[in-house]
Amino acid sequence: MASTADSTPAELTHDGPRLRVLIVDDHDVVHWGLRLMLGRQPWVRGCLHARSGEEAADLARRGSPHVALVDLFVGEESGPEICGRILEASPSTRVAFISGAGRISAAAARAAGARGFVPKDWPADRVATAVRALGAGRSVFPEATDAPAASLSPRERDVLELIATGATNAEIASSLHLSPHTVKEHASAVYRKLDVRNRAEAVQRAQRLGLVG
Amino acid sequence: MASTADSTPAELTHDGPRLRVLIVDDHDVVHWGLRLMLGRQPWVRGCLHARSGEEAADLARRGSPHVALVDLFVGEESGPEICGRILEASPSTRVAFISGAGRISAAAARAAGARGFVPKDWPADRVATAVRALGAGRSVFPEATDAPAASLSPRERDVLELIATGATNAEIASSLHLSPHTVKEHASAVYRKLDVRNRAEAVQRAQRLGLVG
DNA sequence: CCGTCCTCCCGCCGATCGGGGGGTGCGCCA
DNA sequence: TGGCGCACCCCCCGATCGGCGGGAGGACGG
Repeated sequence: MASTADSTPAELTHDGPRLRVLIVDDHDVVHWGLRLMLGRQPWVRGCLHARSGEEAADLARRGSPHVALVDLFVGEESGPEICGRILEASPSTRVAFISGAGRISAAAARAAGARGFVPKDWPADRVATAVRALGAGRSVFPEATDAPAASLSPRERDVLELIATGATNAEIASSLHLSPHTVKEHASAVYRKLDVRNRAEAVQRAQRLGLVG
Repeated sequence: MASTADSTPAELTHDGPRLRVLIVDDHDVVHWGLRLMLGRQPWVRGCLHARSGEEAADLARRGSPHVALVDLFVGEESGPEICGRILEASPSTRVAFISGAGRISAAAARAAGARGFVPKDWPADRVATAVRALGAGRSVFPEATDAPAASLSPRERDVLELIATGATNAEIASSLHLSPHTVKEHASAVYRKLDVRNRAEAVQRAQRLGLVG
């Protein structure tokens, strides 16, 4: 299991330079909120802000921020996608995802190259601690970010996403170029892993976990 | 259709006293964000902040804020519920709901006594304009806040909520003390009104619209 | 007063679901 | 080399879904 922000509380050493933080979110509220939360911390030097993946990559390249907080859904772009662009532009940046409703599995976040996940409902001090921990090189994942979601295979995710659109198994099959029977197997696997009984409940759970948009 | 914030742009007159604003949200990011957005406005006098319905009612009673921005989901409590408590404590307060993912129909918001709805993805200036408009006594509803959701009858909502839990029609029937056939009729009505084909898509849509938690 | 909407009940039917069984081939890792 | 998870295919079957037809009473407003 991942190390958590709480594992090393507030007594973090001043590990060198003050942190430059990049915030990537298209919501003004979040932008201002994080800026206010972090700007007051003495160990933060500057808060950059990007409203798109394009902007984020650009700012990352020019600013080389120590830490980047990336929303899971920025307009049409996905968090992992943007994470990749940031790392391409500035490989040393520690990226963490941040989101309100949605969740992302620790495994999926790591696969995208991220070092953490910060739920938006965390209190200010916890967010600050998390950012500081990221700057210090530690990973920050809340407990239970893993859980059932992580175990879904790529194919199962595909099927789940289409199920959420109301597609029938036959439609999913032709859409993914599969046999209807295969679709049912993937669907059944999804139900088993998410511990639900049918499509409706699966969609409900998936949205809570942030598996579908 | 409701009057929109844009209908009267930035040239709002200084209509008397500077506004006291109450923010009800359990997310720190939102709290700080709104505070920063609004605190810079010359026509705002103070930002109160509550993390629960209890606290909100208390602050409303003692502070009589001109405007209250209430999250749709504050912990276990619902926005409309909290709205009622605020209005009870301070009838002159103009309450608007604010939420990220979820939506609430203009009709439902009005039924709860609210005067507006502010999506969290609005830019700072738009939020500011909305709050100012609320303070001036106007309603603020974005277009398409109405739409299909408003037309759902109470019974249809009941059925929809249970559908989202993965319950079968038979289970819903016994749970609501109805005939399975009646449940199917309500379900069909839900599908028709939400313009979806089946349960899975209905759950997806319902969660996007904020009809189910 | 009549129309409209909501709520509730009945029968019928084809399409779909979800689970059961069987199997193949792939790559990874020990 | 064998195990294991993944992806894919086939069979069958009962339960469930979603829409079709019908009718009933009550509330509310023009």
